[in-house]
Amino acid sequence: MRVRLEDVARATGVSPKTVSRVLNEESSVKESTRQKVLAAMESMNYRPSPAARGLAGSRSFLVAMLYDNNDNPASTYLAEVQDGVLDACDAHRYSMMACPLRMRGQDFIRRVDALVFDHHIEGVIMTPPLTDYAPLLQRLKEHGVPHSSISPVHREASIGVCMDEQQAAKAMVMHLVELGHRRIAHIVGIANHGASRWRMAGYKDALAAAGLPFDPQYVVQGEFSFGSGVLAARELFALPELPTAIFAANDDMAAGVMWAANERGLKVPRDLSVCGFDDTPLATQLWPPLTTVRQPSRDMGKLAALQLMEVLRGRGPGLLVQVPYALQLRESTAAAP
Amino acid sequence: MRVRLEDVARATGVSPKTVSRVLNEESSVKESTRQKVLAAMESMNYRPSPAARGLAGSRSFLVAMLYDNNDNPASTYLAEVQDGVLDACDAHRYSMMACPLRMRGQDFIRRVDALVFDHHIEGVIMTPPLTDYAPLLQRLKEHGVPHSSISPVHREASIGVCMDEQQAAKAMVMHLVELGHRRIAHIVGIANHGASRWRMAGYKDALAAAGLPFDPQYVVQGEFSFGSGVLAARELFALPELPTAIFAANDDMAAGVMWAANERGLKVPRDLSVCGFDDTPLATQLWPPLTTVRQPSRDMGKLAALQLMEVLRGRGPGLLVQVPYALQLRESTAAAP
DNA sequence: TCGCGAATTGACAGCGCTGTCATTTCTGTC
DNA sequence: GACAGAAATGACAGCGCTGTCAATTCGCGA
Repeated sequence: MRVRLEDVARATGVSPKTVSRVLNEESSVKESTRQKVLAAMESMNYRPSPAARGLAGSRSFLVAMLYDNNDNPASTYLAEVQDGVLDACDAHRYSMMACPLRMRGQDFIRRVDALVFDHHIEGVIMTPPLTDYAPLLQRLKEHGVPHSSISPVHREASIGVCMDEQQAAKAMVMHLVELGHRRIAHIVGIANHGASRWRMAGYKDALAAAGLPFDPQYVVQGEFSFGSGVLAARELFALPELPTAIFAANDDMAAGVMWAANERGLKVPRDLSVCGFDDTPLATQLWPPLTTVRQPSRDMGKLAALQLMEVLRGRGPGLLVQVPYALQLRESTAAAP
Repeated sequence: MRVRLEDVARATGVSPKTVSRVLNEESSVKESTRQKVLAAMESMNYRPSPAARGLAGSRSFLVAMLYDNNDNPASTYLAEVQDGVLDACDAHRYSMMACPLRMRGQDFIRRVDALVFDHHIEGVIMTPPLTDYAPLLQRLKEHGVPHSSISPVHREASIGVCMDEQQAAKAMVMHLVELGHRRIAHIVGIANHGASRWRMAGYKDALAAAGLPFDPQYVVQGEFSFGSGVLAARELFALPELPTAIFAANDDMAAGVMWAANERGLKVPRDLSVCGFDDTPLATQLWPPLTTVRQPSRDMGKLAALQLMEVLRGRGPGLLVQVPYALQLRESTAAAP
């Protein structure tokens, strides 16, 4: 009923072990044999059983995507990353298990152990803030599970993918400077997220490059949510000298700023320029559409997964690859009033 | 190194087969034996190997979540559903594989076959519009794979979960009627989606219940996207008598309506009331926040998965359960001008 | 042509569990 | 107290593949 490795072996006239070798891309198979076996596999429509492979060998052809379920970045971000990861898996005949983790408590230990012991996960792909959650990294290390990170804070010795967020943030703010803005405010994201730090650093870089002073009262703490953007903006609007532009550390907060501006009777972009970061779908659903930085989440997911598989296939140590950013200039920014 | 079923058997003084029986909740085990075995499993921290179970028996403890990758409903919807599904899986020690499918072409056949043959998937959970994609259903049937649907169009003989969208839409429009609106327009979703039909039917029901005439010029075709909402609204605004309220079939289109209103100089809700459907995060990120119908996507995912597992565990035929809707009355609707 | 290390290939056991069917241990009955 | 039939349990093979290690074949210089 099912075509087994043994059937392919018989059809080709070689031993099962040799077919297994071809299947696993081992190098010690004569090219002519390899071709014969490959042809037979193809014509017989052979599909190896992951269960048997997992049981007999050590490989499971399973990777897990770990993400934080609790204090979630925008779910559309995760969805895009996941899509990219699945893409890469598909290309290398891996399967992916999605695994939301709650960072508080010991839950994540149980979950990770389950993945490792029960499913013999070969590697994991992580999104922030898990990428820098020490207890998790520790556990993965103990289990010897390779992992690939998306936008990790600690870049040395990580494999995965990142974007030069600092440079991107700088470019975004430089854009405001070029539009003639002098009083540029920044709304910071959740404190211990790498993204918050980089974007803030880029903001400072731009000010410095433009010869503008860094004024702490123009920097307000937010927490990546729409609501925190509203609050932060209100705070800025209470200053004696209002900023003419606000760079929010992500799109959700920028949307909050636009809300608050509306509430306050400020017209965007006439009275106030607003820009964000991430280019989520929200950015083009706002009125006016939001100037922001495009982050290619899907590609990042795919690349992170590909790097992981390079490691799993023993093709190298794995790299931390960098993807380019792109400014999306839309109608929420304009010349300073 | 690893605790095996055999180890538990030895520790308990029974045969491996008996431990296996306990593991699989078979009924023919004496209660006292069962307790002993269970205790040993617990204390030895035994974890069955899915690979071995899959290879030896027919079960894989794997379900797949199928969703349409091409003509995607809002990704946040999918993310919420997926979270709910994972919740349910966790509770029953199942694992879930996420599987985006492209409906056009034969790609989906290949993917489904891969799931069935390679991974011995036990069942699938589907989201619209896959729930009613005949070739897919056909294929699943051929393979004898049980499936659970979320908001399927054809409700007879389906198992899964649904919401009374027609009733919800009617309630939403009745709300507009109660606010004094007489010229109420509707923007329809993608033609062959069940959601579009139900919401349209509810709109008609409400008009009828309120004794208002059904005027085809107030019904415009959209396609669930922000952009189509903008276009549809512009069309409505070109009518000699403008509607005083617009009920869009989803939040994205409602956001588009609000954009178009802004563009046209109409103030929401003073000049125009707008409401949507779904209660996506976008709804509270708009200005003013959007009146809409809350659809408990996460719960729906969870319930659909639970129903599937009832079937897989042989505990019944599975039901199509109905979840309640809830109107979210926010500031985008107000008394008619 | 012979010999030898390298390149290929194969035999065989067993991964950890469950299906099948046989065996043992209980029930209750007369 | 013996016996039929039901309830529990066990023996054993094998799911489809890979690891280990042994056997074979090949290429090439002497």
